[in-house]
Amino acid sequence: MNQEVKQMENLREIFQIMTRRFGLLDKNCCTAGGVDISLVQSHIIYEIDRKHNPSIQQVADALAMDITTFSRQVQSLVKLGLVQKTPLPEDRRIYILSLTTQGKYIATVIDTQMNDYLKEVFSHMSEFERDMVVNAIKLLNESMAKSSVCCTPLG
Amino acid sequence: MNQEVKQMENLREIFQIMTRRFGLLDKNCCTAGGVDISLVQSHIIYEIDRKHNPSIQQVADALAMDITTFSRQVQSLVKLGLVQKTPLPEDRRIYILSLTTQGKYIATVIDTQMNDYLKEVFSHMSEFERDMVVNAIKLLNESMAKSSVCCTPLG
DNA sequence: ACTAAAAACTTGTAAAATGCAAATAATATT
DNA sequence: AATATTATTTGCATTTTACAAGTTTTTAGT
Repeated sequence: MNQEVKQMENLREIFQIMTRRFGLLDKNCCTAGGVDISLVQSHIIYEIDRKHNPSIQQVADALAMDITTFSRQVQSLVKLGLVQKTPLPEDRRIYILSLTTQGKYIATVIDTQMNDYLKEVFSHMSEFERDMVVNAIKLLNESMAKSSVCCTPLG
Repeated sequence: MNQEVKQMENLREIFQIMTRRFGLLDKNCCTAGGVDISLVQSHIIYEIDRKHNPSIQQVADALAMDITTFSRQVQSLVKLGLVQKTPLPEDRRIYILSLTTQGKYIATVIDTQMNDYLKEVFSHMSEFERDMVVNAIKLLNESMAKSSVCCTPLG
């Protein structure tokens, strides 16, 4: 049994451990500027920030969330003053989502914090290893984008 | 601005995309042998399978779940006939968790399915790239284990 | 133009998941 | 023997979730 086969056997294991650890990282992420939001809400804010004037439907698709659950989450974020809903003049069925000033602030704080966490994790590697890992993750993302079993909604 | 700096800026982005995509993969995972379990329950089963006679506390810690929530999830899995709780003779406060025959069967089915998904994702890469990605993930796991900001409970 | 179908979003409702506080039971410490 | 600690459970209130059914607006069919 060669090394490559051995690695393939453990595929799920290493990915399970990795994703769970990132889940833990993520959990720490969600108190910023006196506001306490949930993990899901932080993902929503991240996605609204990343996309250009997305509709409710578009963000729900990107996060693979049930549209009704998402609708209510957006309502909560609007109540918290972090997100705005603007009706689209050309098609009045559609609402465009955007971050308020406070929402942008929170997004920035969380983003900085997550990057700091990641930098700390990467600080245990050499320059060479760091580059390899970053390239590997990018490669993985590209492969998942090509994959039929998952992930199509994400850009 | 050199390439390395540019990559560091996008650190959170590439990890966010990656973990979300694996989340999607994971979501597909949970119907096996006529039984329908939740994502959380599949993680619990995975962890019980992986550890050697773990206690309730140990698995809850490994998954970073609230112990009371976990206690109830275990009760559900026992009711579903997938998990067994055995009192430990040496210390009768402690219950040891194990999978029933059906639980093991489900664990195997999900494991196979996840590995198939992963193989499909990896099929879009060259042999060389595959090895690089696997090594990178292993490296990342080691770095996260060393990190102070997350992940300590996991082996 | 008129009607039917579809698309985007919301609300009703019921079930499941969550987590804090408090309880129970067993073991460890003093 | 009394007290503290550990492992687990239960009470309870809140949050999250998702199916079904609703409203409103746009698109398609004839």
